[in-house]
Amino acid sequence: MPKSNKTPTINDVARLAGVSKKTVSRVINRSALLSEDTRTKVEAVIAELGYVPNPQARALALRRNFLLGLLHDNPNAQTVLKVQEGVLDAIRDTEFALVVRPVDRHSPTLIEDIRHFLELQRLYGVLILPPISENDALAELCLEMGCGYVRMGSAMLDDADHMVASNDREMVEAAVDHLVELGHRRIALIEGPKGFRSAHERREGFLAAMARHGLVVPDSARAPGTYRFESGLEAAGLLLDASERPTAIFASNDEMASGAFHAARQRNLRVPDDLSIIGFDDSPIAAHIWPPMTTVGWPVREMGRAAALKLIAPAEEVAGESRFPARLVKRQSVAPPKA
Amino acid sequence: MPKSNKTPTINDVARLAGVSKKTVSRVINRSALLSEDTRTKVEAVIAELGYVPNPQARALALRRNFLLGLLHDNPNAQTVLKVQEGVLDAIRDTEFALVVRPVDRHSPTLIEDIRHFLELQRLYGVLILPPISENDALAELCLEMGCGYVRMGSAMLDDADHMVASNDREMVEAAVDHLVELGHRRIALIEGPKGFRSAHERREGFLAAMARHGLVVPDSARAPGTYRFESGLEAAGLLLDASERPTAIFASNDEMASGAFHAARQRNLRVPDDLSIIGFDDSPIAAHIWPPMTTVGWPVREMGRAAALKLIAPAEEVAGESRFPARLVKRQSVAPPKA
DNA sequence: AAAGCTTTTGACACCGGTTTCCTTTTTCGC
DNA sequence: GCGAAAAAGGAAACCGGTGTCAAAAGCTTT
Repeated sequence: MPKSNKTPTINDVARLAGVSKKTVSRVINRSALLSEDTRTKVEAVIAELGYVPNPQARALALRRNFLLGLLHDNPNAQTVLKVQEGVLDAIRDTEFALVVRPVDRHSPTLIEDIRHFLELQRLYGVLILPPISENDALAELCLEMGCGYVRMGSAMLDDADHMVASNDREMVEAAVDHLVELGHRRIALIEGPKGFRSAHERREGFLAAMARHGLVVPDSARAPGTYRFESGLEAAGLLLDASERPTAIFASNDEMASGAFHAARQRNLRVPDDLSIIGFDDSPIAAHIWPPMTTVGWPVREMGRAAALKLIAPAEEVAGESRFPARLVKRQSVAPPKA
Repeated sequence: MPKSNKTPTINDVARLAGVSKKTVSRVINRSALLSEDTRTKVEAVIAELGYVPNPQARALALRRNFLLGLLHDNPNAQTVLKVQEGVLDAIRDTEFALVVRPVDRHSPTLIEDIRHFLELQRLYGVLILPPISENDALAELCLEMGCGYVRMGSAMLDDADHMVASNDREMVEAAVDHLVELGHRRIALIEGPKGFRSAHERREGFLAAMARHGLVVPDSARAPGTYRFESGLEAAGLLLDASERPTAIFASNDEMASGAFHAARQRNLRVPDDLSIIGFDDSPIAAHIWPPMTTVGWPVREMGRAAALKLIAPAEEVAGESRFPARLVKRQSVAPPKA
């Protein structure tokens, strides 16, 4: 019995099994060039000792570790967490682990901070969440540092090996179609912040659908927002106080949509009788607000899983998928317009 | 110039500076036994080469790595993310990184899964979030495996070195005091799930405060819940349909409180005019619901930071703190009872 | 100037794996 | 039954750091 109370090493296994380190290594790595006899013998010793290879030693010898990183600028807690779960789905039963790294996209030293982080941790690869996934300099940084990367976002900003995207544009079109089918004509838009690709996609989807239906969108039916609750409140206020009040509002995310709910309430407008509202994200707030909100949900978890697979198993079938369909989640904030 | 396009190693630095590896190592680790001359000389070479020590090699040599783990069973996305941010506050400018590991507390193999995880990753230490932080077997597992740990929770379940706790009980008492001061007498409680320490603490705080004010709590003024929205909706329904309707409800978390908002609305009761509601957690939903909810907020981020410091710098002053005060966040879901 | 300290530095083993390369054993064709 | 090829296994170097310990250098002291 080797010195007890210490975690066993490959040497202990080798000694006890009466073979060389290399042979044990072969067993661990399921090398084909091994007799069935030695394999079972070594495996028995491994089981008896409860031996688990030291990941640091492996990382050193292999010159690569088994750490995936998640870079994000908290777009929304639920989303970040779901992505984490998706990544965990992908790396379950592998030796990979997930390292998280929140960043501040407004920091002037963003790139340098991340460079430092990557140098320090030497990650196997990173997943980049929107909105910082839209930063091309970041992708270049990863390339330069030999660190794998996959971006998540609302449009294909990179080649399929490096991108997992939802189809925001189409889904917004579907949401608008839904409103038009119910009879809405004056549909207003609360936009997301300038410079966000997702905001851009959602606006373009909105405008395209409206044009397709031959509906004009006056300036008074478009209001800017920041993706935050307060901006939704304010923007909806503007829209609802306009001379030609809209019968429906599409908000570029749920938080702003919930601001719109409040703006309606302040004006004694009932949702959905007096005003229909559709949000985007299917965040918990959409289900918990009153009335429950119709919104567009995208498969965050599955996308996180696919992104991780692209990094760790590019050959896998799922890893080939880059575009993920969203779907309209119909609840109770939409009704036909009155009269 | 050493072979370019490869990241430089300690050997490259040593060769270029004309010193031994060990001396470079001393410079990196700020050893005191070094002449000023050599130090500056070596530092110059390090800067020139952009040398960064390989964390895997260090981990192997030191027989410990610089990875902190976060074990959680998603009590609430916002909380998990805030803890992550707090941990990041603590490890910023250190070589530590944070590995996340969501688990399923209902899995029959929970302990074995985590044992496997710890064996595989050999973390420096882990932070354990409620509710799984209440599992003593988990703490024992960490001890057994030589892995540092700090639990977060709502009561001191462990000694100060291993615990960071809020004071839920006191805060619920403060919330009840607030309601009583406004004139409420019939105050109902929506409880959290059995077996959750936080649910226990909040209930005890509630009952203690009521008793202190000489108010009885009939069975009809207590309803069980699961911390989920639907359970709050259902529980509040029970409470509001009782013969003696309460004028105020304390819900053991915000999600259930928001369910209570809906239950009130379904019965044409206005919040806060006909019914006051107080929640717990100060989650985003509390601010975004209508009317904005009065709730109890606890300093999640600071607690995450403190927990991480306990692991990585037990000597630090902050690391000594184990109890963190929550505070009552007054918004608009509370008013004096009518007549 | 030699002896005796203290400070600074380096040689070498080691952490626990993998890789390279070579030797030994087995298998198999003829 | 023999030689050759294939299969199995091992020795030693290596990955990039740190720890030990002794040597070298610098500085006093006598």
